[in-house]
Amino acid sequence: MSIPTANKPFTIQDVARIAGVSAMTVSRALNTPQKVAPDTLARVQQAVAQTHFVPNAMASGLRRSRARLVAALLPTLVGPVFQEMVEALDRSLHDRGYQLMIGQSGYDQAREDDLLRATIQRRPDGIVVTGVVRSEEGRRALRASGIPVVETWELTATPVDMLVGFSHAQIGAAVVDYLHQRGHRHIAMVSADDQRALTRIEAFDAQVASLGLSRIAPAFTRPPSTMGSGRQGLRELLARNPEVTAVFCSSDMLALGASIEARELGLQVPAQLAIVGLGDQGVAADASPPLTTVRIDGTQIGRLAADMVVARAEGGSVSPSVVDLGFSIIQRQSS
Amino acid sequence: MSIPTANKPFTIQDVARIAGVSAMTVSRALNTPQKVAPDTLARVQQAVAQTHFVPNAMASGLRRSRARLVAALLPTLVGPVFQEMVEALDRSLHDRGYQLMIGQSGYDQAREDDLLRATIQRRPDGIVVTGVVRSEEGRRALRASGIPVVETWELTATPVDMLVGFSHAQIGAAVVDYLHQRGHRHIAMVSADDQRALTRIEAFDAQVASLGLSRIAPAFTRPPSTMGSGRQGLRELLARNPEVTAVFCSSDMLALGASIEARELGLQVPAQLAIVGLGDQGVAADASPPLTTVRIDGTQIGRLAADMVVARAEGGSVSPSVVDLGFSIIQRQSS
DNA sequence: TTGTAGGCGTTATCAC
DNA sequence: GTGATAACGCCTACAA
Repeated sequence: MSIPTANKPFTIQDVARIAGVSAMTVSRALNTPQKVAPDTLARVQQAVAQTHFVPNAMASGLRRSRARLVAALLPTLVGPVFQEMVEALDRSLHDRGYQLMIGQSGYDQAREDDLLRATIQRRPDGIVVTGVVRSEEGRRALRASGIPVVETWELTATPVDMLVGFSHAQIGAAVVDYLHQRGHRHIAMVSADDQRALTRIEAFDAQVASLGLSRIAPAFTRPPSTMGSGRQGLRELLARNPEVTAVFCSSDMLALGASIEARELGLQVPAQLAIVGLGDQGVAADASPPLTTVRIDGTQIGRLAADMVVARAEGGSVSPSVVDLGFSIIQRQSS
Repeated sequence: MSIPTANKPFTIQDVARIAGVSAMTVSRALNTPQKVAPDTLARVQQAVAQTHFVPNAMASGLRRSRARLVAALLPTLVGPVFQEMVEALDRSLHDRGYQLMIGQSGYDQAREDDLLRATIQRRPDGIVVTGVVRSEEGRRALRASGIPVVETWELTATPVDMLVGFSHAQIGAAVVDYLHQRGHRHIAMVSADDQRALTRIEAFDAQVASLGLSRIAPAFTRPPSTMGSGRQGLRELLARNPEVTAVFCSSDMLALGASIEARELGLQVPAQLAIVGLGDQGVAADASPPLTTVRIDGTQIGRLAADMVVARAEGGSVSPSVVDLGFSIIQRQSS
C-alpha cells in the first residue's frame, strides 16, 4: 500500500476522461441521472466506482451558492439539555438532504462571536442558534450575511431573524405558583447563571415576592450542569437556608444531583424536600423517585427550526417567523 | 430594515472597491497584515468593518485545497460517553485555527456510509471517527480521499490510517479478574450490543470460562444507553439469574441506572450487588454510592487525535500512527 | 442527449 | 507594497 500522502483525489475531469465523456455529463449523471442516456450513465457510474470519486462540495457549493449545510451553534454538548433538539434537527435536515454541522461556543461571549464568524465563513444555508444572539457585533454579522437564522430556546422582542422558543420568565413564575399551591412557603433555586437562568430567577423572585413569601437567594452552579454540581448546590443552599422545603433546579441533571444529595442528608423526597427539574430529558422520568420537571419539547424545537431554515433556504417565506412553544409542568413523585 | 431576502453578501471585490485597492490587497490585509502598508491596512479594515465582510470559506478552501475544518463522526451525541473526547478535540483544534464539524451516524451502517460520503465531500483537513470503520466501501472511500483519518476508541489490526484507542477485549477480561478477586463467582453484564460491546462480552465470557465460572448471558440494552435502560437491564438480568452478585455495565449511565434499580429492589450496593461502569465521565464519581468504573481517558484521545490530524494536515508525518491508550479500573464504593 | 464557455470568490504567482 | 492574471472544481447557460 502506498504511503497516504496528499495524492490528489480525482476530480470530475478525471472521471470524465475515464468514462470517455465530458465533465458536464459526469455532473449530470451525478445530479440529474434521468437526463443522461442509460448506457452513458452506466459508463460514468463505472468510472465513479472505479475511482471512488466523491464530488468536492466546496466547488459545487461555491458555484451554486448553496452549501447544503445547516449549522447549529450550542453552548455545550455536555449534558442532556439540548440533545433532543439536536437529534431532531439532524434527523429533519438529513431527510431533506442537508447536513448538520455542530459548533460549540461555550458560555463565553468572545468565543461565541468567534464561532459565529467561523460559521458564516462556511456560508451554510441556515444557522440555528441556541439562545438569542446578544452581541451587537454578532447580530450585525448575521444580518449582513443574508443567511437564514433561527434563534431558539428563548424569547426576545428583537430576534435577528426567525425564532422558536419559550418564556423563561413564565417558567420561573409558574414553578413558584405550582410549589406554593402545594403548600410550600420556603422555596428556592439551585441554578446555573447564564442569561436564560437569570431571567428565570428574576421572575421566580418576583413571584415569590408577590405571594408574600420571603426571597431566598439561589445557589449558583458553574456550567456545565452536572449531577455533582446539583449535589453541591443543594448542600450549600440548605446549609445557608435550612428552612427550605422546595427547590427548583435549572436542569434535570442538577435536580437528579439534588435528589441524591437530599437522600444523603437524610431528607425524604418529597416529604421533607420537594424537587423540580427542567428539561425532561429521560433522566427525570428514570430517576428514583421520578422527578417533577418543567417539560421543554426539544424535539419540536428542532423540527420547527429545521422547517423554517429549509423553507427559507429554498426561497420560501416563513410565517409566523416567531413561535412561542410554551412548556408544561410534569408532575411526578419528587414534589 | 429590509426584508431579509437573499441580498448577496459582499465579496472581497466589493471591499476592494470601497477601500480603493485591489482584491489581492484585501486578501493580504486579511491573511498577512504585516505585508501591507499601515495606512492601506487601515483603509481595508475600515471597509471590512463597514460592510461586515466575512470571507467565503468555500472559495478560499477551494483555492487553497485546505478547509481548515476537521470532522468528527460520532454514533450519537446522547449520553456522556464521547463528550470528553469531543470537548478536547474542539479545544485543541480551535487553538490551532481549525473548526470542528460534528456528524452523527447513529449506530446504523448505511447511515454511517452516508455520513462518510457527505463528510468527504466537504474535503475536511482530517476526519476523526469514533470506532473503526467497518464497511469496505467506507474504508476505500476514505483512503481514496487522501484525507488524514484517525479511528478512535477501539483497536484494530487494519486501521484505515491512524488510530488512538484501547482494547475492549482487555477490558472485558480485566473486569472479570477484578470481580473474581473480590470474591464474586456469579458475574454478568448489562450491555449495549454494538461491536465494541460485543468484543468486551466475548472476552468477558472467555475469562469467566477460564476461571471455571459459569457463563451468564448478558442483558442487552438498546441504544442510546440511558439510566432507564440500565434499570430495565438489571431487572431483566436478576429476574433471569437471581444468583448474580456482580454486574459490569457497558457505560456509566447504565451503571447509574443499575444502581438505582438495585436500591429499588432492596439490594445493598455493594454488599449484595457489586456494580462496575465504563467511561468515568463524572456521573460515576458523583453517584451515590460512587461507582467503580473502567476509566477511559477521553480527553487524551481527543487531544492525540487532534495532534495527529493537524500534524498530517500540515504535511508532517505521525509516528507512531497507532496508539493504545489503555484504561484503568477506578475502584469506588459500588464494588 | 451531449458538449463548450464562463464564472462562482478566493489566493499563488509573478510582474511592477 | 501593490496589482494583474490564472486557477482551484464544479455547474448554469447556451449551443449543437
